Amino acid sequence: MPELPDVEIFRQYFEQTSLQQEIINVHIFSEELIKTHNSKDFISNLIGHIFVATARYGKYFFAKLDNNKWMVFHFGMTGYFKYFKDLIEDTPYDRLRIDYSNGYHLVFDCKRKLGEIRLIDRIEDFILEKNLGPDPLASDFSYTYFKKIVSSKKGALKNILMNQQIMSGIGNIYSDEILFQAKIHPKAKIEDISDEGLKNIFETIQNVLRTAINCQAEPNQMPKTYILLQRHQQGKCPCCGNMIKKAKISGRTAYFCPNCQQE
DNA sequence: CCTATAGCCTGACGGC
DNA sequence: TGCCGTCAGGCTATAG
Repeated sequence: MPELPDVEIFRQYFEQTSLQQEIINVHIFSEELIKTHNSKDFISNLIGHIFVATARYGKYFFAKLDNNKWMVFHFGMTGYFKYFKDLIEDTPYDRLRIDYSNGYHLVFDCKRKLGEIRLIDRIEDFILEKNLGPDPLASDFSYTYFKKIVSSKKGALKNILMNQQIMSGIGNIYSDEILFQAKIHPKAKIEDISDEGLKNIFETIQNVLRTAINCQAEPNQMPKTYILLQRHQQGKCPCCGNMIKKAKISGRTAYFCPNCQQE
């Protein structure tokens, strides 16, 4: 599920719930998601400490501790946070639970276990290690920059958009939305796109991601002109009313309107 | 460099 | 109802 807009909403949620409270206990339910070498080390870096700040880069969320460590969350396909007071019982997909001194709990729920959690010292090093491309909502992500990183590339535009080493944060859903809003066929190749087209794509990327964040990344709050809600069998194009089609592109399902997004 | 595929893990859904 | 295949908004490793 979580792409850049979703992770940004998770960040805001964490920011509103989990800062400035002492961590009194940590429960690890799924050890395999904790990618920090030593889980004793992991826990001792948390207990007795507080979270003091948050950050996001692409689909990664970072929470800073008062010992200068950063806790990194990756949400995979099914990860999310839940913050609550009354702990009746742990539910089956709780992977990590943090207990705060105010009696509340923060749980990292991740059904399919494709998420990851770790502790790091510096975000910049982490980004370098993962070789992540720029975050398209970062303040220094200009059209000139975008054109530079993309002009040497070849192949399906959808793959370029989803490649985290080229740009960080866009996944299957939002790449489809960007292509739909820019009226480009999902199989279009980047080398066939004009300068004007690239400018349009650049602007559409930012526009779609910002709009999604403004809508709390909630599909039913998105503009009626978005194709996002039509990702199903009977889906109809919000623009022309034609039936939406599906296509496989490098193993992922792309939804598009064959009329508005001509090949 | 680019594409396609399988695999990780687990549930939801549709067809028979 | 039960079983089976397919699919799912993540990423990585591998082969061509």
